[in-house]
Order: sequence, then C-alpha cells, then structure tokens
Amino acid sequence: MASHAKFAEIAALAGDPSRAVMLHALMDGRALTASEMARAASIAPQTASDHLARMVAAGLLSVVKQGRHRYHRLASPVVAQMMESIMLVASDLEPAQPKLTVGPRDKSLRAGRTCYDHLAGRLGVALADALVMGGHVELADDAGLVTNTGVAFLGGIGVDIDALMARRGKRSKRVLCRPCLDWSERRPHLAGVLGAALCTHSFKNGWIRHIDGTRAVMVTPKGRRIYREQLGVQLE
Amino acid sequence: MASHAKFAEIAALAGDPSRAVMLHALMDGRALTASEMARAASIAPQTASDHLARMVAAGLLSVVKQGRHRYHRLASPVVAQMMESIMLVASDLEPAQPKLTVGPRDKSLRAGRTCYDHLAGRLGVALADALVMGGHVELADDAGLVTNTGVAFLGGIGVDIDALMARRGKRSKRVLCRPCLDWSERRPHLAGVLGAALCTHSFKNGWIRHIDGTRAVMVTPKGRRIYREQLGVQLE
DNA sequence: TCGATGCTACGGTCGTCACCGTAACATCTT
DNA sequence: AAGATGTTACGGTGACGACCGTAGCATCGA
Repeated sequence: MASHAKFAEIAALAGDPSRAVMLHALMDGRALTASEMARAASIAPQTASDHLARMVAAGLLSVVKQGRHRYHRLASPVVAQMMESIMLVASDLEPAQPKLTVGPRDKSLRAGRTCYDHLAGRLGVALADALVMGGHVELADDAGLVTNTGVAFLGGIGVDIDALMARRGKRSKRVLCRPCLDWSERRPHLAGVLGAALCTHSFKNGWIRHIDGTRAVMVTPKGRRIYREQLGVQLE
Repeated sequence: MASHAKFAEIAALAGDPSRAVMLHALMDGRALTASEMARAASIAPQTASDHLARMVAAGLLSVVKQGRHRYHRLASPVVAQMMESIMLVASDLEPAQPKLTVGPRDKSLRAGRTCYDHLAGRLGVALADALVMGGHVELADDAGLVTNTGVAFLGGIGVDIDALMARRGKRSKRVLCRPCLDWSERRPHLAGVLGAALCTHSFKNGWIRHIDGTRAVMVTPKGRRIYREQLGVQLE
C-alpha cells in the first residue's frame, strides 16, 4: 500500500465527528467501554462498536477484554501526540472571535486537565512557567531539557530523574521533556517523560484530583500549598 | 464551534486520498499550482481547485497569486509537523510484511529527501547519528538539545547557533532541535530549527542537490567529502 | 436455569461529498 | 485583438459510509 493511502486512512478515521469525540474521550489515557463512548458521542452502541472495531483494526486503539466489557484505549503515546498536533492546528486556525459557548464544564477544563499523561490548562502552563522561571527547565518551540539544577530540584520534591531514565531509552539524562502547546492557553506546558512523571507524582501525593470522572483536574489544598512553597506558583 | 468539530474538520481534510497526495507534494515547503497538484493526484484541475479552496479556507494552506498562477503552500510549519505525526502513526502501524512495490523513485527517496524544511531518509538519519556520536547533540524520544561543544562545532562548519536564536524565540540557546522519526528508516533524524538550518546550509554550500524537481536529495562529491571529513559519515 | 447487560453481525436507508462536464473569467502571448 | 493557458463557478451523478433496527452471541447476577 502506498504510504499516502495509509496516511489518508489514519486521518480519515480521526476525521469523523463521532470518532473524534471518542478519541478525545480517551485522551486522558483511561480505557473506556463501547457504551460509554457511545453516550459521549450521542450515537447508538452498535455504531460506536463499528467505529471502535475500525480504529482497532487500523491500530489507533488497543482493546482488552474483561468479562463482558471490552476496554478500549489509545494504542500508544504516538497516537496521543498525533492528536495533540492536530488539535494545535485546529486551535491555531480557529477564528479569533470571542468564544460564545463556554459552559461551566469548559471552564473547569480550562483551569486544569489531563492531556493523555500530562497536565494541561492553566495549571499545566503555570507549572511549566514556574520551572522555567526557576531555571530548572529550558524550553523552546520544539524541544526542552532539564538543567542540572533542575535534576536536583525535582529530586527534592520526589521526582527521580535517574529512575525515570533507567526505565526509558535513557539516551540522555537531561533530555526528557517536550513542550506541548496548550489549546486553551496558547502557551506551552510540559509533556514528554517529565510531564508524565510530574502528573502521576502529583496524583499519587494527593496534590491534585480528578473532578468526577472527567479530564478536569482540581488542585487540593495540600497541592496548592506545595506548589506555592516549592515552585512559587500562585493559582487563581 | 466545539473544539471537537474543528479537530474533525482538519483531520477529515487530510483524510481524503487526493488531498493527502496534494499535501504530501507540498511537504518540501515549495509552493505549487493547482494544475501541478491535479496531475500529481491524477484528478481533474477543477476537482483539485475545489480541494485547494477548501484547505485554504480551513487554514491548512496559504496562497499567493502571481499572474495567472496561484501558488499554494503549507500555511505554517505547524501543519507540516502535524502531517509528520500522522505519517508516524501510519508507518508505525504498517504491517511488517515486506514492501512489494518499491520503485526506483521510492528508492531515491529512501536514500535522502527533504521533509518540509529538514533532511530525512538515510542521509538525514546518518547526519543525526554522526552528531549524536560526536557528542554535539543529545536526543531522546521526544526532545533534543545541542551541547556546548556542539555549538562550537556547528559554528566551525558554518552554522551559527547564536544567529539562529536571535532570529527565533531564543528562549534557550541549546534547545533547538526536535527528533522526528523517519518513516523509511524508523530512526530519528533532526528536525526543528537546527534541522532546518543544517538543511539550508547544505543546499547553499552545494553539499546536496535536489534530484530533478522532486523531494529526493543527492549528495554532491563535495558534500560527500565534507560529511566524511567533518562528521565521519560514510555514505553508502 | 433464566433474565439482564455489553457487545457484535448484518441489512437497509439516507446524506454527504468526490468527481467531472460545461462554462465563465483572468492573464499571458502573439 | 485573438487565441492559449490557468483557474474558478455551477450542476449533476455516483459511490462511499455513518447511522440505526433487528437479531444473535457472550457474560454476569439471581
């Protein structure tokens, strides 16, 4: 098959509105069932099942069977990264007119949310800003790195860079963050290995919590204190 | 408009086979006319014109009018990056079966080609390898950086990092390269600011040349010598 | 064992869109 | 001025696919 055809197939799969909603629902890294996504996309379960089967066949999603449930998740971080890049183009081109329909749900999403495996929204951008400001991380448009002082600092709050690299490709100790342009803030937040580590660490220590079962994230009082004292981040 | 809808619109535009061919034809950064792309995609000029108008309206392409010609190009590097990420997913999932239809044209593309504004194929991967081997660049899966010795070395062969940063965001001197997984080699080559600079510099100094008017790139004898003596790259 | 639930298989309908033919317009050439 | 070339406008056709209803299979709870 020509590479163009495969390219078009992948893009076309992401290009259907219903499938787009389903893919977005998976962007927090969780695994969902067919009926859950059917409800999210406002379509019948049969239709959702059809969509899911096709995306699994194409390799966009992976599926695990558990009892009478079939849990679908994004096949790999590469897929999430692809979606982020499409979102970036889509938001870039969005007309600069004021958003009219910003419901309360959108509002909490803008405050903070998970984006596959890292933090986004005002929270994600604020953390990225603070780390850059403190000289712990350096960012450019298309790459980022952790400084030597950053390695030490992150170790101090419980994020062990060496351990991270041991588990990964470990090609370079300092190269492990990726800037990811935030669609609501239009400024970069931290993705990549560091972004993922910071996110899971924050959840594990009770600094942040998911609102209901959604992607939206709230900062706990404890987290608010930590972020302020350690990073100098003043939220809200 | 909900963000999902805009997302789906962009993906759907890239998802049509004919449009995919046209977009790929623009991946070298050149600007092409409607009829040229119609020929590339094997469709009538009217159809191509329709496709182009839609992509321009969506902001994927930009157009400049010159006489009776209308030159279309990718609207921004962000679009090229999006396409690369889709290509990555598409190639990742490609069945591991041996490629049957590898014509001579594909062959020269695999040897070396431009990918929007940087070098790809065996040439691009070899250059990236050499720079990593020499300690001038550090790469991970999702980010990269130029070392201090790398800044000096690149200056020696005519690529001025400081000048590059002055023209760009210049947030960090060493952060300016992005690894971009090569679809034919399945290994990273250099993209980002550094990748683009290295590419244009190589063209300007006559180290490489385009084959006919295609994306395929050949290394000149002079370039072969430079690459070998300066970088230790042995091509073929 | 029986009903309930999650999911998939199949067939049919309807809307959307890629495509081209015809035609009009703009620009360059002679 | 007249023909050639590049491009867009419009209308019609044909095909693909998103969607759901019905039906069948697997699994869980009683």
